[in-house]
Amino acid sequence: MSELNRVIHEPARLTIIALLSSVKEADFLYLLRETGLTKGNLSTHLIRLEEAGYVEIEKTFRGKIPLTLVRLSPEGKAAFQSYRKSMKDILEPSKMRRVPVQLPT
Amino acid sequence: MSELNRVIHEPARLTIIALLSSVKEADFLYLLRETGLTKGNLSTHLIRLEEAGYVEIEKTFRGKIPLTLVRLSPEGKAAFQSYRKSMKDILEPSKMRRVPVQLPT
DNA sequence: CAAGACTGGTTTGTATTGCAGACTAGTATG
DNA sequence: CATACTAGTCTGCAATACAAACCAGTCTTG
Repeated sequence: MSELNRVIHEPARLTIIALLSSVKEADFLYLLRETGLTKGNLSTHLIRLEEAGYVEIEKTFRGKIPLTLVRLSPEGKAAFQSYRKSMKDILEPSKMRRVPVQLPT
Repeated sequence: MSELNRVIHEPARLTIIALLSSVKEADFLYLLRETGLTKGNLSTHLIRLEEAGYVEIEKTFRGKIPLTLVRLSPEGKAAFQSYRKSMKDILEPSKMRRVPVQLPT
């Protein structure tokens, strides 16, 4: 029925993607604080997004401490744009379409 | 974290509510065809929406055949407005907020 | 009048998944 | 040495969504 991308639609991931879309890249802790998710959850959602090809995850080090960087991939950007369009279409107060009820004959 | 109303956020129900918001009332079969849901599913979602106080369900008869009419309640309209606002805020391409990464000292 | 289709459901069973919290592991700090 | 931080993985629970089966009454038609 609706063409809403479920991977993106989930509020946690939607929040992550929206955050990433406004920033070149973000680290794990930044996302953790901004989203309010638990670590486990954030980690899982990032993996789902990575599996979907929507984010790129780069595991680096700050000195010897791990630093995980996340950024939206081109596909992720495209999917987000597409999602936004679908959502806009749905939320758009559409003009009275037609009369839904067939009254008794 | 996100203030998205889960009752409304679910795509099936979002579709139903969006349909209802553009029409004074709709019957069961109209919603069935427009949403593409199965009967059981539509029925269940309508019950959830009714329990949430977002729709009013009126069971009448067309002659001797049952006719179920559904319309958005005032609370439903308000909740939908509020949902739309939240969603707009999230989808709004926000300006570069801040630099998320703290670089090594 | 019997068979099938239509209206409008309810019930059941399955499969997914979101989520919190526990646990891991290496590094750093007091 | 004990604690805390980064970044996870794993486990287990609870909530859904969904399809499909079933139900009950009505109407249609051969």
